[in-house]
This record gives sequence, C-alpha cells and structure tokens, in this order.
Amino acid sequence: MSANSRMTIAIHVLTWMSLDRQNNEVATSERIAGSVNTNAVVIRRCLGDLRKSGLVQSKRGAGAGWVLAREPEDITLLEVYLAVEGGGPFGMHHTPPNADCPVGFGIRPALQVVYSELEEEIRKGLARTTIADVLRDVLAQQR
Amino acid sequence: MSANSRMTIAIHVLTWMSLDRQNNEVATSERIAGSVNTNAVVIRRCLGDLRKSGLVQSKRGAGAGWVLAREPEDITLLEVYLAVEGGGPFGMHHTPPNADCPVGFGIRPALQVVYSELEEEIRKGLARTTIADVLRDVLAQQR
DNA sequence: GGTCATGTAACATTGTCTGTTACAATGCAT
DNA sequence: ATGCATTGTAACAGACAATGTTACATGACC
Repeated sequence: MSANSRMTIAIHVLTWMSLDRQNNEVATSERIAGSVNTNAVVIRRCLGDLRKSGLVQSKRGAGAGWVLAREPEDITLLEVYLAVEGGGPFGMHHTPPNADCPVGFGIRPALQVVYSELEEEIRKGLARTTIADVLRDVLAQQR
Repeated sequence: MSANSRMTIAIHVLTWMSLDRQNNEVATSERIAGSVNTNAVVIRRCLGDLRKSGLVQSKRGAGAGWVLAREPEDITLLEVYLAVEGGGPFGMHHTPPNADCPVGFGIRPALQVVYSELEEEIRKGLARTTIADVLRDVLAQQR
C-alpha cells in the first residue's frame, strides 16, 4: 500500500503541541521539525492542512507560532484523517477497464460499494481515538 | 492516500475468471488483460501473487493458462488483500523521529498499536465479502 | 524599521507503480 | 523431435506522488 506518512506526521505534530503547551515557549514549525526530524516547511504544510480543518491556529509577526484550536481530548484521529489524507485505501484501475466485457463494465461500481463500506469502518475506528489518548500512550512508552 | 490499484486488479482478475469458467476457452493472461485493459505482463505478475497464496493455479506448455484453485464462494477479499497488498493503510515517518524528544521517542510504538487495530478492522471487513459476492454485484450492474 | 516566523512557490530528489520489451522455460500437439 | 503458444521473469522506461530543500514575500510585534 501507499506507505503515506502524512497521517503519522500530523498526529506527531498535534501530540507534540499537546505536550508542549505546558512549556512557556512558542510552538514554531522549526521546533516541531526538530522532534519530527524533518524540514520545517514540511511541518508548515502539514499545519496548513490542519488549520483549514480548524484543528490549529497560526499567529504571525514577531513571537509568531502555532496553537491548538481545541483541547486534545476533543480532537479525534478521524478529524486528522479528514484534514490531511486524500483518497481511500484502495485505488481504481489506472486506465478504465473494457466496458464491452461484463466484468469490465460492472467492476467499478461494484467495488465502489465495497470500498466505501470499508472506508466507513476505518472512519469509525479512527473516531474512537483522540490526540489525548495518543499522548497518554506516547508517554507510557518512556524509558 | 496511495491510490494503489493492485487490489482492484486482483479482484477484477478473479471475478473475470469466475465468470469465464462457463466458457470452454482457456483463461490466459492475454485474454484477462483484454478485460482489465492493460498489458498481459501486469496480469501475470498479479496472478503470480495470487498463486503464491494458493488462490489460482497455472498450467504451462501448449494450451496453457490459469484456473481458480478454489470456488469463488470460498475466496474472500481478505485473502486477496493478503496476497497482493503490502503494508497497512498508513506509513510511519520517512526518517526516524528525534528520540531525545518524548514524543519522538514514543510516537512510533503508540501509533503501531492504533494502526494495527485499524488494520484488523479492515481485515474483518474484507473477510465478509467473497469473489462470488463481487461477481453477483458486477452482473447486477449490467445494462 | 528591524526581526522573526508564517505562507507559498518552485524545484530537486527519491521511490513506487505501471507499462513495455525481450527472452528462456515449459509441455502439449502434430 | 519439432513447432508453437503461453508462462515466468528480468530489465528498463515513463509517469506520478511524496518528500525535502531553497528562496522570498508577507505580516505583526518590538
């Protein structure tokens, strides 16, 4: 499968921000990038998606940075998923199948049903976990 | 997300083979490719994966081709998934996160748990549908 | 005004998926 | 045994997406 890490990065960012709220420093893309171990622009792109969905807010100017727009308990992984992830788990044919064949004609709508039911299951599963849950699990891992 | 079509192609192939069993012709990669509308080698690669998992069998020599190793009612989409799909729906960080940060240290094992639970949900969902179900739905789409 | 970080564009790099060509291996038919 | 159609696989080209990087205009506080 894709091995797309946007979901992972976004959860990492939000979890980091949840933990960092206790400090008095400002959450900048640069500092977050230090934890994720990537370029700050990658983090800004991610935060931009999260802001469009209303999960974070940005401040500009001097002392600028990012803050959570909601409590970690109120942010589910489903919202993160909807914010940063594109299509579903499986893709359709690259080029349209042969419509003169019964299977080629009917396979796409048939799979559409199967795939969207599956997508619904994924969403339900993601809705059960919040960023606060992840933070708790993350801290439980410490040495 | 990935937009990986291997799953779609594999289901298409197996569904086509289920329908084609009624004819007296031999199922060759060339004929299947005609329905999927792609190159025969792509189909052979897919069939190779399906064979490794025991879902189809191949015959060589003259009059060679492919046959289902099991009844369409006994092949679930989960088995197809396990045969052709690689990793799970989400990937981890491209480069390892900063282990000196508590979040960077604990995020991977924490997400591993979340992701594998999700993967389990997907598998359960896929196990509910068989190739015979798909064939029925495909034929119901006809003009 | 100086400064710092956001916001975004542009581009390079990398990796994966798909498609294509080529060809050896296989085994039935004649 | 020879021919033939197809599998099985390697090798490569092309397309595309994700990621990383550089650069710079924009905004707002000091």
